[in-house]
Amino acid sequence: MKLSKLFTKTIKEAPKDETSKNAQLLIRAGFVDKVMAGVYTLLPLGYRVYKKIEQIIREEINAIGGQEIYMPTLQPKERWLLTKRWENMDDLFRFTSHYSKIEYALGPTHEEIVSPLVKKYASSYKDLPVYVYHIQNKFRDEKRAKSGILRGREFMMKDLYSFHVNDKDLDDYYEKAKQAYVRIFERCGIGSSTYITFASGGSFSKYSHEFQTITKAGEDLIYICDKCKIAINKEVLNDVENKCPECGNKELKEEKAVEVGNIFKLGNKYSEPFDYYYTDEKGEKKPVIMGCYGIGLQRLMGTVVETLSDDKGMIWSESIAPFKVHLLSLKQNEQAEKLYKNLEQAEIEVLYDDREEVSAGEKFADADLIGCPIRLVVSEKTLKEDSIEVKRRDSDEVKIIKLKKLITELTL
RNA sequence: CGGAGCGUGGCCUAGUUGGCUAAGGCGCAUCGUUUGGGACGAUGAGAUCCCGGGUUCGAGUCCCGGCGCUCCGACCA
Repeated sequence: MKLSKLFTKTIKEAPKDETSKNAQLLIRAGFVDKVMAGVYTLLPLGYRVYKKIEQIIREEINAIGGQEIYMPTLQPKERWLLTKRWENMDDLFRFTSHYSKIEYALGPTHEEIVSPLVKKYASSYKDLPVYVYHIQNKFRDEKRAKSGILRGREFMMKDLYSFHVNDKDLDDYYEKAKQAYVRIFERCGIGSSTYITFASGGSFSKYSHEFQTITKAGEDLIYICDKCKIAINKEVLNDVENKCPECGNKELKEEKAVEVGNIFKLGNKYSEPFDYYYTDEKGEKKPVIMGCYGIGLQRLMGTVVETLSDDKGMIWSESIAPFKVHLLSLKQNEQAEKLYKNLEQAEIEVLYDDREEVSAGEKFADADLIGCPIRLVVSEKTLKEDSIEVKRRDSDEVKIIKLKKLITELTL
């Protein structure tokens, strides 16, 4: 991608109606654009990051047997009446068609769609378990959208639903999902600051598990056990008598954190309202046991920015960076162009700053702000040596290497 | 939903004891000079001063009502 062709551009000063770090950096760098409180457009650079995160999640959920589908946002009121959420769920968007007067919900989650769906196909113990998920647009009428893209009213979410013949089968899959989540956050670059956290479990199980990433931008308080590398959400701290439920450790460290993922045992809470039972080996009718597993994509992206950034801008890990390489030409477009083509041929993702009327300083500042992992500079100075300057965004070390060796160096 | 703050060209700000043609910076356009850390000069375009009502000879500025945005709190299957 050539920077001269990118329709967005960076801005020096963040709009004053954004104070969170994630929104300021993402807006300044041209990754997102705000439409209204809690609603953002993903721009080319931001959408590339989004898609990479999406793909990581897809791969990990597929690896535990998830089958990807796509369910609608527009949902009939009747389904929500059955689960009593039409009247009880505060952040459910409800609206009435102007001409038919029919009422609808905009889906904040999809138990009401997925339970009747799976019921149609899986009525025997032979058909179970079933694992289905989608990555889809959610609407939540948040009383207070906040913290940039961390808590929006419209956002993409990966929601996985599992259907089981009994608790044991759910428990086994729940553990698999937990490990898949660990891998997802690891691959997104926030593994070391993300903790499996005990949270309230609703009526079916004692606890659910949240994945909480430590950051000052977080709105939750968690208590970390350094021995077990797990944490306890403030809401259940009293239930566990202020100690680690795994090892009994009472030396817990309080931190602010943001919930990037959540896994939850639902039991028959959403199968029962839809009269979803299966027939077991003996021909007896048994309740279908469910689990659900969610990750908010924009929130995850925003959390990465909060966690991995400095005063100059964002610092993306290679796994989700918009581009692996940011190539700057300092008045050497002829040579840089060749290099750009070579890199693309080698299937290295490269953002090429080919802008001619832009000063060196501005190009450096933009590269730091956008935060691609590797910065390459082509200048008269480097070309004299048949070389190129290589600098990683997360390091101050500047290396000069021969042009011939560049591709090898980058594909290591 | 309670509390606080803010609302002036695309972005950041000044202007608020009411008073002339709403000022500056960034960005944008044209020209020239620059080019390794957000260059400089000149010229130019671009504004329902959030909206509605009111007070006044006169309102960006004062009053009333609304809307929007941010932050704190409450809430968050």
